[in-house]
Order: sequence, then C-alpha cells, then structure tokens
Amino acid sequence: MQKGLTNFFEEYLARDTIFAEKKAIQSSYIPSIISHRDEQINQIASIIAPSLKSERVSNLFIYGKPGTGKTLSVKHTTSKLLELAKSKGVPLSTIYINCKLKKVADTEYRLIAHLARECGKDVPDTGLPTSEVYRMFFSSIGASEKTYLLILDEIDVLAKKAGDEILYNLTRINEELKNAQISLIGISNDLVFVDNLDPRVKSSLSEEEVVFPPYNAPQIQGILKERAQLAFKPGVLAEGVIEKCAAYAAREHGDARRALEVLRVAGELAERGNSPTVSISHIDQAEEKIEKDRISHIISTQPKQYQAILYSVLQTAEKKEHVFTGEVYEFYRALTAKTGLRPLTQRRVSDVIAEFDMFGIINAKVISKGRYGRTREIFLSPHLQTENVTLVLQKALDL
DNA sequence: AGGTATTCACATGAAACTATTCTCTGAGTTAGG
DNA sequence: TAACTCAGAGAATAGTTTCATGTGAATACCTGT
Repeated sequence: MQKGLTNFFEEYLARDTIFAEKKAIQSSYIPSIISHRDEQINQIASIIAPSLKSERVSNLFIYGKPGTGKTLSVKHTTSKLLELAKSKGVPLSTIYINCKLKKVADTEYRLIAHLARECGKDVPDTGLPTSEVYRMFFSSIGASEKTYLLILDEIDVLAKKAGDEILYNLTRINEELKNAQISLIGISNDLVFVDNLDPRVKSSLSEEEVVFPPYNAPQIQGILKERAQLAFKPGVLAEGVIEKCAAYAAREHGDARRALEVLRVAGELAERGNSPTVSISHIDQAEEKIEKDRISHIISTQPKQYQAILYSVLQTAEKKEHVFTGEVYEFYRALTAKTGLRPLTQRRVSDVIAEFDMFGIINAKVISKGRYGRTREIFLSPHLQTENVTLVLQKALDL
C-alpha cells in the first residue's frame, strides 16, 4: 500500500503535464494586454488623466455584467497611471477596495477603517464610534497635498448592505479636506443600481460613466485562445474545445471569467485523468463539476439552522416535485423538536429559503393560490443530487 | 353572466432586540521610592 | 506617586424576533337580466 503510494507520487512527478504556464488561466492572472476593451480603457484613461496634473478628477462610475473585464481594466489603467505619476514625482495614490469582501469593507465603519489603515493609521476592528474613525481618516489624509483615486469595486453590495448614506458621505469628503483630493471610481455589476440611488449621490457619483458591454462569442473565443496559448502546451486542446467553451460563456451572458474557469477545470480534469489532450467531453464534465462543487461548498459551509431548513425542504419535496413554505416550516418545527435545535420563526425561515433560491440550490418562486393564499412554490434544482446532499445533511445534523 | 368584495397564507419591510466582541476611561490597587 | 488592573459604558455587527403591512387571484357574494 505504502509502496504503491510512493510509486504514485513518483509517477505523478514524472508525468508529463499538459500545462505550460498554468497561472495564465487562473483568476488572479493579469494579462499584459486586455483584448476588446480598448475603447473603455481609453475612456477611463482620459477621465483620470487630469490627476497627473493634480487637477480634480471627475467621479467615475463603471458598470457592466460580471466577467466583462471591469476590474481588470481599471486596475490595469490605474497601475499604469500610478507608474507614470511615480516617475514624474506627482503625489498620487490609488486605493482599491472590494466592497464585497466580508470583514473588510462591507459596512461603513469597516470601509472607512480600511481607508484609514491604508493611510497608515492603526484602527481597531471594533469599539470606536464611526465618527471617530472618520476623524482619524481625515486627519491622516488631510495633511498631505495629494490626490487619491478611491476605487470601490462592487459598490452596489456596499450600498445595498449599508445604505447610500456612506456614498453620500464619500462624495462629500472633498469638502472637508483642505489639501488632499479624493475622487471615486465606483464599479458595479448591477446595471440598475444607479437608478435606485439617492439623486444627490447619483449625480455626484456618476459624473462620468463607462459601460462595459458583455463579450460576444467570437471575442470570448479570442480571449480564450490568447490565454490557452500561454497556459497549455501546444496541441493539447482538441478541436472545438475553445469554441465549446466560448459558447458556454456566451450563454452565461458573456462572462469571460466563467469561460476561463471552465477551461482551467477541464484542463485539470484531463490531467487528472491522464489524458494527453483536453477534449470536448472534458468541458462538459468541467461545467458540471464547477456547479456541483459550488453547491456542495455552499451546503457544507452553511450554519446548522440553514442545513436543517434545507433538509426540511429536501424531505418534504422528495416525492412531490414542489412544496410550499408552510409545509417546509411544519416539517422544520418537528425537526427542531426532535434534535433540540432552537426553532426559528417562520419569518426567518422564509428569508433563508429565499437565500437558498439566490444561491441556486433550489428554485422558489412566489405564487398566489388565490383563495388559498400566497406562498413560495419550491422546486429542487436539477443540479442538486438529492441523495448525496441528504446524506451530508443528515451527518451534519447528526440524525 | 358579469362584476365586485373577501380572504387566505404567506411575502415583505422596518424596527427593535440579543449576544458577542472590542475600545476607552476612570476608579481602585499595588509596588517601589 | 507612577504603573497596573479591572469593571463599566459605549460601539459595531450578525442574526434574529416582533410588529405591521402588502398582495394576487380563487372563491363568495351580489346585481340586474
């Protein structure tokens, strides 16, 4: 057995890999040229260029669907700008913050605290009043005569969670500062996000706008080819693989990131299966694997209450194809009585079910049954392998 | 028959509450001078 | 007397509960024919 293991590892080492430069298709990879985004990059560049002369830069709002290269383009443009500023001695800083990251910048306090830390202040995670953190931030930034470009990625998440007051405060920061200047670059996946914004915030935040349209199939093919050329050894990709991958992404509203992920996973699958080439069937498998992994990851990391609720959904929906919230809740109450779990209210359970729907683990839609009320009609997702998940849940809930 | 009113069974929203984690402050305590 | 300790007051936050209000269409109930 152990001998076999050693052999396995040795073989693994000796094995010829199909990857040449694997990191070229990993999501963290930043390509040196960004295809099909010249127009947008030029727009961004011309908008932020005045910062090189220490002039005020208009606030910029960028939006487009996921995987359309927004973040990449902004990072690319600003890093070039920063390089130049450095060499010319222009006092310019960019601060990039992803507002979606939990525990980093998803509330007003944390966002400002993060900014203050970027400016060299030591701010605790909690305990201080928010106004105090603002003060610290101002005091550290206000001293120098510097221009800051503040890039807020996924700004819609922040606004949804913490309200648009923060954004209003941010747009007004300049009025409080004597020397320094701050300009905002907001990036959002949500296309209607701006419309639901407070008009005051809206007008000052989106002084300039840049739209990133989805990639079309040929463009995605182009991108995939470029990356694949770097990532894989020549001749590894079978005929039609790129096309298939691009077609998949086009279906997913032109999400290049997804396409690259599928290609990477397909490559990993091929390699693990000892196949010298990546074939079309690997793509299919990769798609499926990604979805499955996503679901099982979500399920296993959920808290107990969520698991209990999901278990209730599975159990009640098992034979019937669809169930209503009330039935799930009834089962759930019985379950909590049996397991000693503190039962949540129906209100809460309703929200949890809605969340599962968001995750795509189940399909729930609100229907009206006329005289018989209004409720959610819950279907199981076709991706969900009921038996497997049930087992996992049973174990987690020790039933 | 056609039209209006009810009604159900939750959905959805907002506010308030709970528990936890953390800072800051000032009173009390301690140890050394 | 300076340094230290420690409890209490305030904050931020996540996860809920409580209270209030909303809602879409199948039925019940009319109304005039």
